[in-house]
Amino acid sequence: MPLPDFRESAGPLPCAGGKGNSIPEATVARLPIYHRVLTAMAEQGIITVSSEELATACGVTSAKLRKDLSYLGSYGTRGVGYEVEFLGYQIARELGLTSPWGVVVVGVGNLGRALVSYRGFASRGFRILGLFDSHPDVVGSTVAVVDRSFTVRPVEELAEVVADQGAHIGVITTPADAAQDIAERMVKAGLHSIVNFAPVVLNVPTDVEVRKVDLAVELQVLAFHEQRRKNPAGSVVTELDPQRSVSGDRKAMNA
Amino acid sequence: MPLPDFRESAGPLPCAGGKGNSIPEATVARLPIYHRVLTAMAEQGIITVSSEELATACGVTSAKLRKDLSYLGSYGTRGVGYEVEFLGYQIARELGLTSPWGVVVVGVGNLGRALVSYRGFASRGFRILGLFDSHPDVVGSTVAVVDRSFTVRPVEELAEVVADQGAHIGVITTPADAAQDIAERMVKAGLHSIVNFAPVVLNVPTDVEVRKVDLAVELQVLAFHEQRRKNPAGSVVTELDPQRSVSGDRKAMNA
DNA sequence: TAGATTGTTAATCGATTAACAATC
DNA sequence: TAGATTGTTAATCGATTAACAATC
Repeated sequence: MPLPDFRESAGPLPCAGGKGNSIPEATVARLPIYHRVLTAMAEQGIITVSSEELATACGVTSAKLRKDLSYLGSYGTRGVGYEVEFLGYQIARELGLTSPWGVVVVGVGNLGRALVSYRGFASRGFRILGLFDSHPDVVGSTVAVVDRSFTVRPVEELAEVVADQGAHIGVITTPADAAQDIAERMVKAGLHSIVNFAPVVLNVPTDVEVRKVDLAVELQVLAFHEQRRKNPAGSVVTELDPQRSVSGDRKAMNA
Repeated sequence: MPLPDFRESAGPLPCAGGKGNSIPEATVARLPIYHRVLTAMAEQGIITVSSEELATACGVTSAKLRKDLSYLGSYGTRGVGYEVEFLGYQIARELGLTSPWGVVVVGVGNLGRALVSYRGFASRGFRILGLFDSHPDVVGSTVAVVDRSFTVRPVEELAEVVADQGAHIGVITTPADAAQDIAERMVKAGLHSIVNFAPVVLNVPTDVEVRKVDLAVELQVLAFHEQRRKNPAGSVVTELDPQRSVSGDRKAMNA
């Protein structure tokens, strides 16, 4: 039974280098939210903010926020709060958003287009270096973004662009069945960081980090909660009816 | 300083009803992966799978997988493994994917279109009941999906569709500045579950659950890791150079 | 100084892991 | 029976929380 040996590089690398300077992954995952909200506040002209206010705006508790920020350093002022712009900059620096990262996007369907036209990318230090697709209908067409426009190139040119322009991050927005091939091309081209939007688990070498985004997970988690809201007991038919046999369940399965 | 009091309903509700039958959130978040991989295996004609094989295919450890599955019940056979189809069905049932959930999608840009045309939705028990937009250019246009096609309706008709067709879940794929208004309309229309793809934190009543999907977070987390890969010490200029003053940092900020 | 708010502590909670007894 | 693999245990690890001393 030759199972396809696909296996996602399990991931998150021991977050930082050494001892006490490592930032917990849970914190890293929240920093982008803080950063976005701080940016929005700065644009509104807000100068200072307390941990309580910022936490509320980010949908977390102030204790959690202060703990998170404490890993970055002491950027607040007791009795006063945080300077919005300054704190935003520190978070950006910590996340590595102050120097630009070259990004290549493979797969120019609706999702690829949605990503490319997302203003938040450019403003956060991500620079799209190329758009690729394997479908002849799409290759050669033009995708207009805010300030630029891209001509879609054939996937064959991926390695060339990565090498010549020094891309760092690959984004996969292809259908599921194309994703593994694209991942391999990205690895061969020398990329070590991949964001995978395709609904498959990718098999890559361990020195490559894949982050997976599943557009449907949250919907499914919500379905679970909706179901629990209606039937708080859970899947507990089993518990209430010990008579119900496994074979009974199999019938339901085929119904 | 009247900060907009936006605050995301902090969320995850004490996962299940009562005592021992609650499934950890971390487990719930992984069930969709297991489900998808099992579905793929079933399509390949695979009949049984061991926790080791399935775990590898899902990119988790077998210990974690078995622990996760143990919350659902005892669906494996010692010495043998799990029946692919049967286990897939049990997970689907647990997630609430066996009976259909009505979904309304507001915001018909590239992202909205990408979501609607995602085959995985229908096959997982999600039924799209309506597509909405507020932009007159888009309203009235037609979006073709695999087996159906939708006419985009004005947001004003949202409540009507939710009421008439019994929608359960709202999906927001609008630009950031429209999202809060849409969320309020959804709440008023009677929805309790919202998936928010817009890059803002929504303010909703506590009995409404918002799940946020941020297309840019993983990219930012990767940037952080890429940076650490290059400079394993971290943002440690601070630690190495106690001389560096905060004001120096402020200069860098404005550079 | 008095009031406010940070940064840190220590206790709690939940999630992960390895190992193995149960059992097919 | 012997070999294989589950389901569960207990130990470890990491994340959250509340409370408060430090300090603006």
